[in-house]
Amino acid sequence: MTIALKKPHKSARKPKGDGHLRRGEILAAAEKIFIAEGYAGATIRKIADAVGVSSTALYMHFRDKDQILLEISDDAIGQLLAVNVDIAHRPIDAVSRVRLMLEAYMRFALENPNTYQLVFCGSRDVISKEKQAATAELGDRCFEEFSGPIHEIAAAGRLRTGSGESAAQVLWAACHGLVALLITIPDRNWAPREELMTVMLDGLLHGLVTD
Amino acid sequence: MTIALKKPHKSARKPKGDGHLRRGEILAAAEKIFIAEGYAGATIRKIADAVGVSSTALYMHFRDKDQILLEISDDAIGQLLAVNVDIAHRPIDAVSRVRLMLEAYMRFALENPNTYQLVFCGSRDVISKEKQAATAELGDRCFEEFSGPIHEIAAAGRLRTGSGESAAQVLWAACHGLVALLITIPDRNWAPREELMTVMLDGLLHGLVTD
DNA sequence: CCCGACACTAAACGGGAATCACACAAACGT
DNA sequence: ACGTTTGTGTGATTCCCGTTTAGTGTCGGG
Repeated sequence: MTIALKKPHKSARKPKGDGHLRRGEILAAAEKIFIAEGYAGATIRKIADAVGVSSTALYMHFRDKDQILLEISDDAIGQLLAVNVDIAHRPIDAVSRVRLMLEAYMRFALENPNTYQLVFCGSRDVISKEKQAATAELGDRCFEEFSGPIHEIAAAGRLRTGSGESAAQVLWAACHGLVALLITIPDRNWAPREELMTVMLDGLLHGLVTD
Repeated sequence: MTIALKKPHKSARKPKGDGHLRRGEILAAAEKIFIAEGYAGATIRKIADAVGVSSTALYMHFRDKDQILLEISDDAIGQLLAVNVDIAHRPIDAVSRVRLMLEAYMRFALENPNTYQLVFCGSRDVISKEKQAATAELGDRCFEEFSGPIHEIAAAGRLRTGSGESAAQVLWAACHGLVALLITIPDRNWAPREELMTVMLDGLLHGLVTD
C-alpha cells in the first residue's frame, strides 16, 4: 500500500487518468480510518497522510469530506439493499421475510457501527441533508423492499392495528432504536444481543400481526 | 447540584458573588442557543457573546463546553425523572404505568430534541463517557423507575417472552428508535406522530404482555 | 498599606475544513 | 519543434473551533 508506481504506459491517454486510481486509494484509506475511528476521527489530514498526498489533493477528487465518507457508506448500504432484495425474492411467507430483513438490518448495523451512525444517526448538525441525496436514496430503497411484504400483510387484513405504512415505520424504528442504543451506549448492562433482538422481533410481530 | 466542593472557607469569604450570578447567566444563554442551534451551533464564543463576556470567562465557571451543555441537559432529564416518579406512584396497574412512562418519554424527546440527542444519541465521538457521569446517572434512574413496573409484570408471569430486564430494554429501545428517527430524519414521509406512537405502544405491549 | 484571591481579558495555540495561487508534467494542435 | 491546454498536485492561507497562557484590575482582610 505504498506509493503507486509511475505508470509505464505512454500512448493512450486515459480519458480519466490516474485520477481514478487516486480516487480509489483515497477511498480505501478513508474507509480504513473511518471504520476504525469514526466520523470525527477520519480527518482530511489523516486520510491524506495515509495516502501520501497533501490534504488539498483530496479536493481534486471529492467535493468535501462528507462526500468521501458518504461514498463509503453507499457501498455498505448497497450491500444491505442487496440482501434485502434477495430476501424479498425468497418463496416464503411475508412475515418470515419481514423478520429476516429486520434481522439482517440489525446485524448490518452492529457490524458497521460507524457507517450506520453516519447514515441513520447523523444529526442535522453533522451533515446537511442535500449531501446525503444518494445515500438517502439507497436507504429509501431498502425501506421499500422492506415495506413490500408489510403491505402484503396489510392487504391480507392481518394487521392488528394501524396502516401498513405506519406498521412498517414502527418496525423499522424499533429495530433502529435497539441497534442505535447498543452502538452509542455500549457499556450498559445490556441483556445478550441475541436475546434483545429476539424479544424485539417476537414481541413486535406478535403484537402487530395476527396469525 | 454541582456545588463547588472545595470550600476550606476560613472566614466568610464571600461564598456568593458575581460568580454565581454569572454562572446562571451563562447557563441561561447557553440553553437558549443550544435549544435553537444544537450542540455544534452552541459555540463557546457565541455563548460568551450572548452573555457579554469574553470566551475565556466561561472557563472560570465550567471545566469545558460539555460541562455547560450537560448541566443544561441534567435539568431537562431531571424533569423527565420527576414525571416518571410521579407516574410510578399512581394507583394504576403496571401496564398502564409502563405505557404512560413510555409516552412521556417520547413526548419529552420530541419537545427537547437537542437535549435528547446530546444525551441519548451522542456518539462516543462527541462526548467521552466520563463527562456524562452525572447525566448518565439521571438517565439510569429514569430507566429504573420504568423497569420497576416491568418487573412487576414479569413477576406476575405475564411476560410472553424474555426476562423482565430484556423486555424493559426492548421497550425502551423501541421508543428511543421512533423518536430518534423522527428527530434526525424529520423530512421523511412519516405517518402522523400520534399514530406511530400508538402503533408502537399497542403493538409492543400486546406482543410482550399477556392479559 | 500591602497582599493575595477573584473575576476577567487579550492574545495565542493547535487542530479542524476548505480555498487560493501557483507549479509541473503529459497530451495535444499546429 | 513550440506554445497551449488540461489534469494533478502543493504550500500557504483563511476562518472557525475549543482551550490555554499570561497578565490586568479590583477587592477584602491582615
